[in-house]
Amino acid sequence: MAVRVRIAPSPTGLLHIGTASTALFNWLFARHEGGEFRLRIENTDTSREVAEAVDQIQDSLRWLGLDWDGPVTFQLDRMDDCRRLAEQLVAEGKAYEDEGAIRFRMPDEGVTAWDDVVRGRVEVRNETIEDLVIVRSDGRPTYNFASPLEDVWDGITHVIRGDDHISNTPKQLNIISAVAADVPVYAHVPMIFGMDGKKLSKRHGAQAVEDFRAAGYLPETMMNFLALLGWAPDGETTIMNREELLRRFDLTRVSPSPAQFDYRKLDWMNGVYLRELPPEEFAHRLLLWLGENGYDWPAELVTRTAPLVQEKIAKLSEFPGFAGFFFGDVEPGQADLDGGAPMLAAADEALASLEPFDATAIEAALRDTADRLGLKPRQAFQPIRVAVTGSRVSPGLFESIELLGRETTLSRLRAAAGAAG
RNA sequence: GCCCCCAUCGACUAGCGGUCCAGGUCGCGGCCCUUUCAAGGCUGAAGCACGGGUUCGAAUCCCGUUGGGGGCACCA
Repeated sequence: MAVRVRIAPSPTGLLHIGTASTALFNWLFARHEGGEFRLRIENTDTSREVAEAVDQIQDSLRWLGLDWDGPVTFQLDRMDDCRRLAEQLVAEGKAYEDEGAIRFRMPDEGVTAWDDVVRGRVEVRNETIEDLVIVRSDGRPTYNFASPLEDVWDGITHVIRGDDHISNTPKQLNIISAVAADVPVYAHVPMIFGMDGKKLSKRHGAQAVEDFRAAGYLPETMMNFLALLGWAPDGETTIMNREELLRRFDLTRVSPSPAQFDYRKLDWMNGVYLRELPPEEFAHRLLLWLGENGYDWPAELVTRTAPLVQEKIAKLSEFPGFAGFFFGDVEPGQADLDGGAPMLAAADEALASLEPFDATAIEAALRDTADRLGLKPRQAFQPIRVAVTGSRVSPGLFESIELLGRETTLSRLRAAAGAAG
């Protein structure tokens, strides 16, 4: 039988990174096995539904590169089918009415067990499982009733979900056997915690996929990083692109223990992917990010400055802070200019009629100037950097000056020389 | 309280009875390179939670303890 899996987020907000993680495992498994990956929206709780959520969830999934098969389905559309089945269960004595609601009769003896792909055999004594409301008094089916039924109706072969669903599993297993259907294989993948070992929440900063996108992480970084949270192909490999991930993914190697989300390692990995990009592609991603985040900077200039920062930033969001001086005026800090007046004046003179005005010539001229003033490169270039870029940290000085052009450079040099006194 | 899950360096993990005085990656320390910041090179510190078993032999298997997490809704 062909593999068919699904993720079933509820439309209560943006796609959470934990949901993205289980979506990834589902997707990797499905694609690796040549099966189907489906998207189902569990919207039976209309009171908590957020209107834009359904679109946002799909946007995030697409951004991550997780494509799904078939149309998006909605749990609410199957309410009637659920209700009919519930009534049938009542007629068969497997469920009963209770204050207007319908409750499922769980077995009182024995155990309910399954062989979990990542955890092995899990057994729960039936006496510890309470009779479950399957249809509310207002007629809407509950999650623990609708979800397993939909898995059956959709022909889901493997239910891959977060381990917070482990305690739901015996309930759902009993419901499935009550309707005499085959049970799918279950795989409960580990949850993701914040760096303090607690469930990932607002307190930890970014938690929705969109947050990471806005923070300037690449989708390929997110995919690689998330895949490694709870799974590893071996003990050596860290950087794996989409194709390699797909080729090597193995559900049975997913770890049962929860993983902490380490933002520092994420930053490192994003830097790796950023540096790996061909220069034109890097510039393209930069432009996309700038556009999505309200920057209206000239594409041509962005493209020309991009190579100067590609090796220096870990997130696209660092670009404005790092290369902003190419796009607007600077305000050098007085203290950072202190004592730099002689070099500033000498640089002004050296660059005023320099030809050609390119990085190589600029470097030669400035080094020569520094020599004549008896300054070490470090002492000589820092005031110039501050004057020209407005910051003590910048892309390569000489390349920056070339791109900035003679006119802007000289005027910034002069303004700073005046300020330095 | 009851039920369930988890347990290797600070973090992510490799390890599935001997090849491990435990390997890789991030982070951290040191050195080198260097116009700043990065990047890069070399290098160092750092771990099998504890206690019992089983076995000739245990990080690996079993039991218990401790610690962490999740669930116990007419939420999903």
